[in-house]
Amino acid sequence: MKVLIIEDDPLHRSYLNEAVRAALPECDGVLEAENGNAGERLARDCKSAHVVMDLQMSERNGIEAARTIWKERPETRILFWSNYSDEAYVRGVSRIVPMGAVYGYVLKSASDDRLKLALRSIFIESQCVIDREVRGMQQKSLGNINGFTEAEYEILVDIALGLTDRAIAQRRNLSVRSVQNRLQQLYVKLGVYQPLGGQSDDGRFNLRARAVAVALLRKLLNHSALERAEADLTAWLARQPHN
Amino acid sequence: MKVLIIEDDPLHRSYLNEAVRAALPECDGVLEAENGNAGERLARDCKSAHVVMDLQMSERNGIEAARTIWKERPETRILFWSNYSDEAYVRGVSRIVPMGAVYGYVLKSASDDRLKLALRSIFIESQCVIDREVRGMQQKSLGNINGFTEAEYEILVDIALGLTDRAIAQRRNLSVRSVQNRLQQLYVKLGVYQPLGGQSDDGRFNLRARAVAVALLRKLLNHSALERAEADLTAWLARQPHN
DNA sequence: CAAGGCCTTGCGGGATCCCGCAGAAAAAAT
DNA sequence: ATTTTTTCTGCGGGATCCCGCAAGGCCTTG
Repeated sequence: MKVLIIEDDPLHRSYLNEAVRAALPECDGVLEAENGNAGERLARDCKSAHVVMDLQMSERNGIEAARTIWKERPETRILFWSNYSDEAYVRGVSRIVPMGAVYGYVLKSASDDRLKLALRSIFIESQCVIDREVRGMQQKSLGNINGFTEAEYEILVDIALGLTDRAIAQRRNLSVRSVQNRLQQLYVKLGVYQPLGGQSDDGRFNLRARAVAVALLRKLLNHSALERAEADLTAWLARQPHN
Repeated sequence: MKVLIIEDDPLHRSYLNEAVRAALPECDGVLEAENGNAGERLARDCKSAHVVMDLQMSERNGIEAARTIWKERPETRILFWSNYSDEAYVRGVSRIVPMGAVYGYVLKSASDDRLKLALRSIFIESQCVIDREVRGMQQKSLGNINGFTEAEYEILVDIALGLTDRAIAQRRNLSVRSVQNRLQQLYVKLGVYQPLGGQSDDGRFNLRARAVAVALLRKLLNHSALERAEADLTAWLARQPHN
């Protein structure tokens, strides 16, 4: 059994390395990569490795890397070890985890023991381990209460990218009006909507722009999510007959 | 001489501690704080300490903390030790550094020696040390070439917060039309403007929203800058007679 | 002093956004 | 199978945004 560590911070990398050796004495090899690209390559070469990785790396972010790794070998076990439990990250991860895959998500703020326990649980016991804080985020994100539909999230991303209603409609195969409906929904859920009567600070906010702002502040969106979305967008634009 | 370390990651904190002790043997005390608030408090107590701190901490971000520290004691020497050289950070820092203050900005990716050298330069030699990468960003940011005026940056923040033209005009004491002029300027500089004739992807983008998107992607804006701006905004709103 | 820049402001109009209203279509519940 | 609920869609209008045009103010340069 080999373990592949993908993490761009050298301090954290060596810490992880130590933790892995301590927690998994039966492991016979620890590989290290300092960004997503190198990680993917190593994962391809060493076809049986388990992976523990950071999200948020400069070159190629963790979610991207995890996606391609899982695409090539869905049974790979991955432990995500991240600083944050941003909803954007949590959502990004749960979106790409394959059916029945074993994975984990623990925060860097977790104790030494928790990390080691997670390593054993995932790689030996084949059991998923998700930090309670992350789990909470997941529930909030997927549950109906205060949670965002896939449709809502999608349109949020679209306006964050600066697309116009028409463009969104085109991209998502909807009528313009439907797009606007979803937008209204989104505004309500983000608490941005002005319920007509109560004109406290009237006309101060541009709803569309404000929605993006609060989404960012709430970490419903973050830089890497935006980057990913932007990449998708340009791909779609290229595929589009630009009249 | 004492040194105060403000850094939320325990690994990095202890690494810093070691580096400080090694680089500054004449220092007779190292204090640690794990977020901006605690850091400010300690800085207040220990009135002669030098500071080395991270930007981007969860509780209270580094720039905020640095600002209040410098406000209370402008001659404090601060070394910023950060993962990133986002334009937003660089700009945020250079905006708050007091006249003639000694400070530094080195990236976490820098070598051991560079860090120690920076520590000595700043705290012993009273000499500013700014990583070349950061320096480059600074030049780009402040120089006219591809750089943003204070006015432009200000309005960028305002639309990122979701304010309407009218609200911005009100806040900045301008006519609505002037706001729109500045916006146009901004659009040009961000490469978002559609020069009328060339209608390649016409009407696909909402300029206002798109401007925010590219600013985020370029890291001209980031989460902590937004948070700061949002705080300022709510303060202003509270002070406003909301008709 | 005049000439040329740069910033500000008003006007006006076309494009876009925001959204209530109400019917059609689809999905879910009974 | 029928009712109920949700979602999609068009219409219409008011508010906002985007921006060309042009007039006035301030500041530099010759």
